[in-house]
Amino acid sequence: MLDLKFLRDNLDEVERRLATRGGAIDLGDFRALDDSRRALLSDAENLKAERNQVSALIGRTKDKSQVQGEIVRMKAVSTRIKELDEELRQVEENLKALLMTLPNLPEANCPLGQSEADNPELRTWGEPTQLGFEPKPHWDLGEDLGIIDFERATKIAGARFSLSKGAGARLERALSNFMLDTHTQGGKYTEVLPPFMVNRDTMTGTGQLPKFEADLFHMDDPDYFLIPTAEVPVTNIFRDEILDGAELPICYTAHTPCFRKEAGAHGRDTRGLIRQHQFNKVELVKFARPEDSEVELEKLLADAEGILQALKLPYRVVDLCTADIGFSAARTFDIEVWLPAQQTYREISSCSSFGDFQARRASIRFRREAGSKPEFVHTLNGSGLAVGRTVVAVLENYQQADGSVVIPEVLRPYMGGLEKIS
RNA sequence: GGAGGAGUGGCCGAGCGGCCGAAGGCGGCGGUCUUGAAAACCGUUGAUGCGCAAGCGUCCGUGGGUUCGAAUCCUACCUCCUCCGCCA
Repeated sequence: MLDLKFLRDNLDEVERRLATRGGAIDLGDFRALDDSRRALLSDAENLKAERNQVSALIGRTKDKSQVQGEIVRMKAVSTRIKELDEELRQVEENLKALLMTLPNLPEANCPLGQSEADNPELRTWGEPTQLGFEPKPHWDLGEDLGIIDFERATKIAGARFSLSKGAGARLERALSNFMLDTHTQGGKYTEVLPPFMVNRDTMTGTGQLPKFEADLFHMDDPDYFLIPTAEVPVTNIFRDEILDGAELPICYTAHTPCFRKEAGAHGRDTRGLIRQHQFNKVELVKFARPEDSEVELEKLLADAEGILQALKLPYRVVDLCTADIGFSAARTFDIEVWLPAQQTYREISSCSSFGDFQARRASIRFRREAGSKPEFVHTLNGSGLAVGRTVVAVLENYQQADGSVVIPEVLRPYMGGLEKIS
């Protein structure tokens, strides 16, 4: 959510900066709603002030017959207040609805662009893997090795689900544990295990609602949503709270399944593990002071990159342009891992800074010092990493000519010493 | 799922339909005293909206209602606690 006052005072600038995301955003309604809100508010408040005053007088008067006229008059005033409050409620509802559907302002140094084709590549790490033979895609590797069963997953649930077994299931678990252990080492991040189903307020706090309900799995018996990422429950840990500034930054990591409908992705990445309705992810979430968020984003990105480096998987870092960053994000860096079978880099992590956008929606604040005014924190998060896609990267990059897959060294302790899947 | 009880400021806790944004305590902050600290004492200490400001409004789990006036009365919902049942 954008700051109402900032929006009011900088309407043109906001419109211009939001336009860099692509797709016109019309703020024409805003001015009218905002004006009428303030007019109604002022009318209602004046009447309330009068009512408070006169009611106090009535209270002080022992002989009520002396103030009978005032009582009758206040009855009418109260009726009028009720009407104004109702009008105000509707205007505020509309205003809030508008506000809640406005995306975040891209940060000033977010590169301008029209589409993902305009995302600058910041750096690459490692050389694209040279195998010296025709690489198999991971779905063939997985099925040939008997560690991934797509057909039966489809029988059990449907398209875009997978079933891992044996060394495949263990590889997924090994990666998850390796990532969590790495991030929590030395107390860098605190591990949390949040609910995988959340309520509407929580989904609204991080920006999935009200605009993107179609992307979410929803149950209506209790009105719950399956989380599309751990960002949602973890960021909302401090919803409606005021934190002690001395505790910032607060850094959490969480390993959770993620559930996504992938609505609108028909026909894209239909084979393999790349795009699933359910996948595991280790997430990194930070709450930081505004002046620290830029540095914290760099550190978070480095932490995510560290996993790929330890696994010796080649990757590149891309700076998402204004047209490609998500609804709530102010700045995003994607990490893309090299996939030999596709001869391309594919997204494996997305690290974003949200400024105070989520903090304002979810009301997450902090006090610099005891007694000082509460300020909004900055929230950040990133994948560290998407576990399913990391399985894909390991299988494809570590495959051998004979169809076996070598286990990356750092994972072997997590695989019971196993060095190769064959 | 059934039966009872409870939700007040960072925490504990009082609160008669008007004098309550709310006693008191703890904690926090400032001060006095002290070489320093503790103790003691004094003072101070919620959030938010509109407004240049003075100021005014709103918030006692949430929504609705009664009333000139609601933390206080009525109502629905939510959450928590206790007991019973069921259960990994």
